[in-house]
Amino acid sequence: MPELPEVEVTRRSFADRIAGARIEWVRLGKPLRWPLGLDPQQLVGRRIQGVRRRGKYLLVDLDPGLLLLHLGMSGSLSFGPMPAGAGAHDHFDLGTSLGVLRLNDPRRFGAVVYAPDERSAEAVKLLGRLGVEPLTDAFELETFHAGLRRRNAAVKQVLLAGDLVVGVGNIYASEALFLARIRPTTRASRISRARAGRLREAVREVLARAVAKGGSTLRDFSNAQGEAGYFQLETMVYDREGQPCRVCATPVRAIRQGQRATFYCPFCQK
DNA sequence: AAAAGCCCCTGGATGC
DNA sequence: TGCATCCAGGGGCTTT
Repeated sequence: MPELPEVEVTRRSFADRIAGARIEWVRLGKPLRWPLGLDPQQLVGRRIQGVRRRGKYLLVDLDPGLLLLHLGMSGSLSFGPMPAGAGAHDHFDLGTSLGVLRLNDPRRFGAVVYAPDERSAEAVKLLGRLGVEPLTDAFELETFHAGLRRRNAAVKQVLLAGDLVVGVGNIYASEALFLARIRPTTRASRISRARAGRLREAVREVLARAVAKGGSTLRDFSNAQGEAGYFQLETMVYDREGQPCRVCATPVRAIRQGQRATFYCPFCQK
C-alpha cells in the first residue's frame, strides 16, 4: 500500500485533529518491525505538537521527542473516538485527549520508533539515507541527473531505492516511467539530461495526482478517517498486464525486477 | 560504493 | 472443501 501519496494523505487526514493533544495512555499489540525503544509509560503526559512526513515516514512531534511511524506494506492509521475494542492486527494505540491514534498492520512490516530528536542516532538510522523530497523545490534536475548518471542499475530500481528521491514505491515507479516514456530496464547511467527532466516531471506529476485522488486503495488502504483512495482507477500500466495501453493499445507487459513486478508499454516506453 | 538477494509476516487468490 | 503454492504496496541488512 503506502507510498508517498498514501502516507501524505494519511498525514493530512489527522494532523490538524491531533495537534495539541495530550498523550494519556499507550497500548502495544504484537511486535512490529522494531521495538518502540522506550517504556511506553514515558510517553504519557507529553503533548503532540504536529505531524510531518519524510519520505514514507510520518514524524509525530512530541514535547519532547518524536515518534517515527512507518506503515510498511500493509499498515494503515486511524484517528478518532475510542474504538470499541482492539482487533487482531491493531498493534499500536496512542490514547490522547483528542482521540485514539491506532496502527493496524496485518503483516507487521510497519514500525513505531521513539527518537529523542531528529539528530539522534535512532532517527538518523532511519532517515539518514533518504533522498530528496520529490514535491519540493529541492528536487533539482542537475542533482537528479548527476545522481542517475553514477548508477548502473535499472532506472526503476534506482527510483525504488529511495536514496536519490524518496517516496516512489512500486506502483508509482511504473507509472512515472510510463509518463516519462522511459523503459524501466534502462540503466540509470544512460539516461540523458532531457529524459531525466521528463522523469523528474513525471514523478512529481504522478505523486501529486495520486495525493489529489486520496492515494491508491489496492486492497485495504484508507486514510486516518477511514476513507479510500481512487488513484488505482486511473493507473496507466500498474497491474494491467495484457490489457491495452491507454495510449497506443499495445498490450501492457509485466516483468520482474528485483523480485518486484514492473509494468510497462513496450511501444510507448523506449 | 554499488548492486543483488534475503528476509521479516499475514492473507488473499489460484490451482489441484 | 481442503491444502499447497504464489504473490503482495517496503526496506534494512548481509553478501558479492
